[in-house]
Amino acid sequence: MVRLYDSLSGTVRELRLRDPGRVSIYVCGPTVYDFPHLGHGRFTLVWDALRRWLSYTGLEVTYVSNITDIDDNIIARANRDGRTEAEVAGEYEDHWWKAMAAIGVARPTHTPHATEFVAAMVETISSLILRNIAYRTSDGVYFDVSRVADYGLLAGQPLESLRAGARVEMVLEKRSPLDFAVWKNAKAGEPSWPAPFGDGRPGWHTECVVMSLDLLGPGFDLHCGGMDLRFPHHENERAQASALDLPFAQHWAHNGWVMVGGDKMSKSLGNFTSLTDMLAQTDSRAYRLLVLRSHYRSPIEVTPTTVADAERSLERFDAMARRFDVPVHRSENFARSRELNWSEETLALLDRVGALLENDFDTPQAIATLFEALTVANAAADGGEMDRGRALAHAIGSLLAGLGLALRGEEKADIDGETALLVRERDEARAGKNWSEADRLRDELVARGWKVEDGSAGTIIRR
RNA sequence: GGCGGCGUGGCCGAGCGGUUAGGCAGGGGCCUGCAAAGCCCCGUAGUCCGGUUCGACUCCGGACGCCGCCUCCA
Repeated sequence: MVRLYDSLSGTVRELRLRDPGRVSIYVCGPTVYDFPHLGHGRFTLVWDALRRWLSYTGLEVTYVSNITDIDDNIIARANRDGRTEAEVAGEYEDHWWKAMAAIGVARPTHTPHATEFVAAMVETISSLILRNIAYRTSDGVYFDVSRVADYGLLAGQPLESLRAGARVEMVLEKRSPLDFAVWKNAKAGEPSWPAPFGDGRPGWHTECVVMSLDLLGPGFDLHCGGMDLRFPHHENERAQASALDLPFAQHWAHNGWVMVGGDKMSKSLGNFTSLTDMLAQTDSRAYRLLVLRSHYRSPIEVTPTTVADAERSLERFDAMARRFDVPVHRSENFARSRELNWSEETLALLDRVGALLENDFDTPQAIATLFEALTVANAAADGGEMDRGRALAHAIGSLLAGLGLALRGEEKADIDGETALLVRERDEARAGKNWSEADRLRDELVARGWKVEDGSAGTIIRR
């Protein structure tokens, strides 16, 4: 059974499932008003890898991740660009999915848009008002945090201490600086929806609690997001569910930051790199390997250096895939791999990596183990034990695929006639021990962008 | 001010009270016509100061430094 750190209890504990064999996961998605940056890339890769792994082990995963398509930032952007909010949201949502596809993040089971759930949000807010937990002011409806007994649990601080440090601008009509807007009254020119308590639009914290409960039902298993969502966003989601006596997420998981020279990458610091830009110049799989190589709760440095580093180490796995002709695993799973790889050695590898991942998703140890196994596989093959090497390589490829990392095996590169001729000439030169001519032809091929290796059957080229 | 985290070899980055993390880069060797790929060997790191212990990078205390959350933020 998978054990994961739970931010609410502060301990690594078993991820208990509401329905045996099925996992329900909600991950807070993006607000679409700008290009995705590396931080978005990390959280989507981390939770996508977890999702894939759980699925690989045989669980049926329902994975929900929202798109926030109405909020202050979108309105600001629309005003600045002289466009409608829907146009802005639509454009950046397109960029979002393109980037997700590029880094190999699987489409969530459901991708709810906030604007599609406003009616349900209005109902929730009405209930809160009815219970006297939310109250109306001149600019909207606010949630009274003092009405939730354990408010501050996710923040790890009691209400009083949070209140003391509150940096929120005090709005006169708010009862506490920590009270948050569940509804914002309509302003001229802004999109709005009808509601008995006044036309307007929903607050961010209400969106996620409504959509997660609506699609996954009460008491769903796991709620994930970046560390900064822990408070106040997740705390406020919890508070609303709690105020309405609805069982909420049973387990909370938060991923660490992308760091830039020691600082958190963030919009407000302006030190972010667009995910789209980075993908344009690197093998997108390198970012996944970089993410998996460190623990999901640790901060990671993402710089051209660390990405290039990951790219080179990825090349070793790809070389293995070529050498042993590892198939691209698509619908692979753990049980099937155990059946296929029934040597003692490969079973041990599968089980060891499985055990590591079940221990708070210890991907760095898992990856290290796979690198070690890679060396063993190559050494075995070098020593003449080709079958042994191949069995290990296939197990490695399957496990990596289980984490969403597809190896690049033998590619059927398009070799034009001219290049093919150079290869043939080089093989002839080598056969005739005409080394200077063979080297000249190799240089020629390299100049044309090919990587050249001498195999037992002659010159091997690839891009 | 409150709460939390971090400080590891050239770089990235882990687990662990005593036994090799791993990757990248670098050096030496094997293989190769030469390369490439692959294999083998190598640097024996843990901010500082105390303490606990037979033994600490790993536990405790302190100092210094850095970061995050308490405001929109993945």
